[in-house]
Amino acid sequence: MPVRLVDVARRAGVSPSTVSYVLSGNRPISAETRRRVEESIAELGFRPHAGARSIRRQSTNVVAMVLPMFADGQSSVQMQFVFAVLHAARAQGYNLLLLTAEDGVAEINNVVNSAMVDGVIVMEIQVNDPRVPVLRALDRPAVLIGTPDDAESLVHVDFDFAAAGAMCVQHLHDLGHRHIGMLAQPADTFARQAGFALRARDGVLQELTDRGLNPTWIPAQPNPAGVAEAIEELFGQDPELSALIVYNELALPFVLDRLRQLGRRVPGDMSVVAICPDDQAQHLLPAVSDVALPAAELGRLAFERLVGLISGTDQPVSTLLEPHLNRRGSAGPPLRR
Amino acid sequence: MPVRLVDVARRAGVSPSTVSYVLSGNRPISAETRRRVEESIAELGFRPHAGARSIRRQSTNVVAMVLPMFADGQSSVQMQFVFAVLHAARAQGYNLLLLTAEDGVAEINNVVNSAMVDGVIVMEIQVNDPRVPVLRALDRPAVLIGTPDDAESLVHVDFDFAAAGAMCVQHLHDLGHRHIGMLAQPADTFARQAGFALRARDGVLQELTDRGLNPTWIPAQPNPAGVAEAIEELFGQDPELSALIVYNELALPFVLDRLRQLGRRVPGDMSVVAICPDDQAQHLLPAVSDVALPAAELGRLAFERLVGLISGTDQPVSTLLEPHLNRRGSAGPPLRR
DNA sequence: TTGAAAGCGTTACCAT
DNA sequence: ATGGTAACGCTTTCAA
Repeated sequence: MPVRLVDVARRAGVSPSTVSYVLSGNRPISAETRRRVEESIAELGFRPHAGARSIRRQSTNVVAMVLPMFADGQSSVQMQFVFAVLHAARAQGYNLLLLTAEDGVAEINNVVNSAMVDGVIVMEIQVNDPRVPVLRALDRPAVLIGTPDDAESLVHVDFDFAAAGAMCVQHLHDLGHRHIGMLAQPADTFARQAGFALRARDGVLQELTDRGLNPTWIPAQPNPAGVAEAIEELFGQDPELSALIVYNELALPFVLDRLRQLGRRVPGDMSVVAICPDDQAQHLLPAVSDVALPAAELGRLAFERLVGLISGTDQPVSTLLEPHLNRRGSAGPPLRR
Repeated sequence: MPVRLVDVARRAGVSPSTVSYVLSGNRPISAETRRRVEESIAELGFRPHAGARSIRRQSTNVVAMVLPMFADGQSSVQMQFVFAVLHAARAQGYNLLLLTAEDGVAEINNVVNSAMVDGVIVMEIQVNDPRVPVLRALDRPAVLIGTPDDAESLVHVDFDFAAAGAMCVQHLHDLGHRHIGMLAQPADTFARQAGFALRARDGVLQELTDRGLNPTWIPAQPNPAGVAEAIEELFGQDPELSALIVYNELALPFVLDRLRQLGRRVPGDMSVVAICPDDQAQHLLPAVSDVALPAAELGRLAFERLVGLISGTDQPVSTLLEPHLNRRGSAGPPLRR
């Protein structure tokens, strides 16, 4: 019932190999023969059997992407990675297979060793990530979104979260703020040692310290209660707080909301700078100054690197996207007292 | 370099077919032989070549899921469908291939006809969805999350959005509200005729009309400005508005925020009932009464149906999950004036 | 209980 | 410029 290559060949009055060569373009074909074959393909609705093909070529045109451990669709940053990779893949004729991190290391080995995929992209790399040695031992290329401990061991792309954090501090300090706090990722993100959370926080704290300011920070659950609690805690740490760095995109709207409830005007009483995808900062009221997190760009880049590796061309081991500040209305000089 | 079945056979001192039968369990094998083969498999780290396997079996243990047209990771409901299907699939040893709706109908045909997948799940079904006839013509099973025009033509699972809308109206009306408005999905969701958006709205409006109330509604962009505008418009339509039905999970936090800005207390001055995933309503302040949208359950169910079809067992054509009301603090009787 | 061998659909080498 | 055919790695019939 399914149409095979020989059916196409028979109908076009040519040999199977000719059809194959028309398909692959690996051999010159006369215009007339090509026409007949293509017509035959179209009329029969022939699609080459992917499995049969993969057994001869050494590839499948499928790549796997490993989702974060606690992916639940809430974190839009995670999803932007997935969509960016997905679109890049589709644009190049690749298909994307989704794996969950809960399956652990075994499933990565599985899809690779069973020749289901040509390569793997892994995101949300943790400090001392157990997947890294596995990926290194794979006989297929892998690309990380995030930075592994041994930064030379695997091709990876990342955003310079430390520099982003430092840039937020610098911006607020330059505006005149001397009491700056950071509202960071949820505690469980730190608990699982997610690189981005640690690096952003450390970037902020280091820069605060370097500038002789108090390293004030707190993790926050992205809901109104969690944010209210975190803000209260920050004020407890530093009652003179006049500026907030928020690296917690889901919490950001609740932060603005809470500040309003507390009667603190933004930016008059409290300046706010976020590290988050730009579209999530710019539509808030007030529009929030941010160091844009280039999630889509990172995803696209990761796929590009992976395809490069698959095609056998060397790739830069490390690519670190530089932060960029978008000035909006949420940060200004502190009020004189 | 890659380990093949013959390598396993050779090492175990048996024939290739014996190894195959150990793997498939399709033939009785002596305990001793089985032990040797399994040991050999483990030591060599053998994984059957998925492509070679798929060419003999008629299946791949991979299913495709088609993402919505404008999936950008913002809509957590969409993502919950994907994760629910993904987890259900992984739990049953299936892999999930992601397709984007932008690829259109051609790519569905492609993955199916090239025998890459055993079946397809499609979500966000539109009125007169062009994919429906294509899916029907496929020689592999398909399951829809959402209801097609011709409800008998394809196996589908859905939430009863009309009943959910009606239930919201009923709840608020029972509390004594006579001026009820609906803040609905964004305009572009209506523009692309998404079934869920239309059915929920029509369910609300029909029930309002049946109860002799004004059918007041408005679509809303899920950001502060869009929500502010929508709420203003609703008050324009009905200045006595005392209750709001929100079916727009991304806008919901902004609705509460805006009402607070306007000095309207919830539920004192304004009752709010949402149609949304339960976890997105319960952590807000105040916790929002909702008709829970069982996204995870629908995704799980869709996969279950698909696997049923793949294994050749008949499945119910239509499954409509009934709405259920969670009473929380956001809805109460209207204030006497 | 096990083995030999014929396929599955495509590709690519070797011919012509 | 085209055709014949042996692989690719696995499954399954047929035989023993």
